Amino acid sequence: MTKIWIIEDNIAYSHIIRTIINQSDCCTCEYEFTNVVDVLKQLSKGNTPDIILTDINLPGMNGIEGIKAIKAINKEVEIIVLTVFDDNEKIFDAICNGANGYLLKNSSAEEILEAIQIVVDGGSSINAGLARKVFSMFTAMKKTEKSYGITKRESEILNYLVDGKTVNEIAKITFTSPQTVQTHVKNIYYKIHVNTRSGLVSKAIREGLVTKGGFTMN
Amino acid sequence: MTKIWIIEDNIAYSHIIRTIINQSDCCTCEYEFTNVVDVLKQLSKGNTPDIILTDINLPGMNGIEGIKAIKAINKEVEIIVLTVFDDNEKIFDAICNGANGYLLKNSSAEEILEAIQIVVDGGSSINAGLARKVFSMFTAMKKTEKSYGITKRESEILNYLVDGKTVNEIAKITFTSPQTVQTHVKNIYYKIHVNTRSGLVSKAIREGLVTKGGFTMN
DNA sequence: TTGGGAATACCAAGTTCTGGGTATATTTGA
DNA sequence: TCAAATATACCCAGAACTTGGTATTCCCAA
Repeated sequence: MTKIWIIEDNIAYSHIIRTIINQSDCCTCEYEFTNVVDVLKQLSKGNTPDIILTDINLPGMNGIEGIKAIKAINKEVEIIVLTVFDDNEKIFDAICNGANGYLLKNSSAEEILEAIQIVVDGGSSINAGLARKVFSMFTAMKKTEKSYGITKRESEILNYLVDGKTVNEIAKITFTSPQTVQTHVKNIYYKIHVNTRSGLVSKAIREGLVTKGGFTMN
Repeated sequence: MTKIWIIEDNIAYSHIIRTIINQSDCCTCEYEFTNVVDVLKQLSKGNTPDIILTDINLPGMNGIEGIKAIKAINKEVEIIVLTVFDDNEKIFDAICNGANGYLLKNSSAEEILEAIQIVVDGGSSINAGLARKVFSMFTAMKKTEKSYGITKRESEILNYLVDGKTVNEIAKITFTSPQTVQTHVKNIYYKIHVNTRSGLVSKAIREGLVTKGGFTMN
């Protein structure tokens, strides 16, 4: 039997969910909480469920912060968010902090139980509409692919600059003279339209001009 | 009727998918392609489907590049990837380039038709296992949350520095003296362990020390 | 084969940064 | 309330950056 806890300050709704869970033949809900702090206390005592269903809008610590706090105590606990919010910000934050499911409160009993089953089976649960939003977040963060006509050598030097290296250091690394590096730097500035080192680094990282940019998938 | 095109260099598999689609009562598949270039030609002629099912490993231009090229011609076309690859890199690239569904080749006929229906209904299709991977990408890119004990004022100045502004410019903006800004900069350098402006900017952006970091959700 | 892009190298002046200080108000938390 | 943290401000010397030049060599594509 999958042990489930609920964090939900609307007692009536909380009871409904509990009933749905307890009427299923695979899950049990032993505890209902109205705030995150009480959950943290229980977890600290070593008491632990398999899955926590949590609201986001909660008195005191909100659900997003709650995910972080809960995972800090026990990162094995799977968390499914159950909320009315469907904005990108909330979805993004919940997933970033380690949620493994995101349900809207208009979900049916079947959908809720299905989401639980998915998470038990090692998957992540999100409906097609919310998935569309998640997908669009990825497209939004896509690199702009501007190249500004940076040459190979310039690109090499750009990478060193972004690392915080000085012109003299780069000259030593590339076995050329500081003047040469300086000329390349000058040309890079002209090409990407900046006139400070910091502006260069900022633009290079944000526009993905450097190989080791923002984040990488490994 | 939803018009579907298939891009798949394995003719036998392509035919199977076509049969599945044509046996359904909502979709038709009129064209099968074995490479992306032929698809681009058709699109350029103004001929257009509702959804394209595409493989990733294709002769010539691969499926990921294909998504980009297709969207460049007609961004209304929905694209579902149908592949054997389930690595983060491929999934990430496909979604970033605008795919609205990601199916593995071991999917059943029902799963394929369901994915198509989801996309037609304006959602995005991904199974629970792959969703888990997508979710983990978000957690992976999570900001490290190191603060280095940066104060409010320092943080404000840090933001200007990352914008490429000079000490003098910042002094004017914040209505303080350049010396004061310089002192703050000095303290920031000490706190986050850097000794060049570029190193500062690089670290600040990559570790999410600035508000407008990497990417934002709007 | 030849013109142009790319990489190399140097000069110089003015600006900005870096790191070493010192010092005083103001705010804030214990 | 009182010490600590924060924000303010200044000095200075050496290093690094920025911007304006000029010039040669190398390689590649037309």
